[in-house]
Amino acid sequence: MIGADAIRGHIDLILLAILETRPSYAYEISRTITDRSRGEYLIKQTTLYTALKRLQSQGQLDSYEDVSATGKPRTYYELTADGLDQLEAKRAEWRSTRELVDHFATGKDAP
Amino acid sequence: MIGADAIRGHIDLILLAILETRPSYAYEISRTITDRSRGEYLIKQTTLYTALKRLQSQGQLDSYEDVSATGKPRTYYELTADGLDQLEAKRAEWRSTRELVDHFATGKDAP
DNA sequence: TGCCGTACTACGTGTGCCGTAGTACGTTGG
DNA sequence: CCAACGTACTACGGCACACGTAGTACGGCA
Repeated sequence: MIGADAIRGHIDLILLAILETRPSYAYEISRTITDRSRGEYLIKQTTLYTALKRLQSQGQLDSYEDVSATGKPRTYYELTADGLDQLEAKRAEWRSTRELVDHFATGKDAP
Repeated sequence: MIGADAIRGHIDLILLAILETRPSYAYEISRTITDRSRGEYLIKQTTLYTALKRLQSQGQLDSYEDVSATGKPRTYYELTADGLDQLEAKRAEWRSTRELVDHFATGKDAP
């Protein structure tokens, strides 16, 4: 099970990456995360909705309403151009972070 | 440059891993992190001292004073048995986190 | 009709990393 | 001799973010 502190700071990256392939809505995103992490990370609704709104307020996501299958209106989110830029930036930062933590975690010696 | 949010939750792992090889003190640890991250992550003094005290209060670290080279007393920290256990647990959690974020960040498909 | 799944909102909390600031002491150089 | 610098540490406050808990609302289905 992956804890909140471990994932903190990487949620934006995960959301942006999921939305890179196609627009989606909160509930589906939540399912996607649960499924693809094989149940190892269960994002909370509050966390998810808060993050989506934050990303939208920062101009990284756009949203639109769409009444679909269930007959209930859903808020779909999609990447903006800026969001795509941020996604690439976050991917790069993630690679640095991963390298750094791996470096220490595995006890390798200096470069 | 690695931001605070990206590293958050992984600092304990880094500190414990550094102290696994041998006891050390705050200033040296700070130098170690700066050096080994090639300047990509500069841990703040407050962050470091706070983290060390937290880990000590949780019984993962012991400390002892030692007057050395500079003539000033230093607080050395060393791993406890519990700290070693926690280190292993955090390594495992890190591997899970890394796998999860990599999975989404690289846009691979479901297992 | 009452429960389940979907879809979303509101409000408060705690942790942890950071910003800023200050103390204190020993060595070194001009 | 004293001023600057590096070392070693403390204090206090701020804030973002993930979370806990709770509640609303509506459609389908048995």
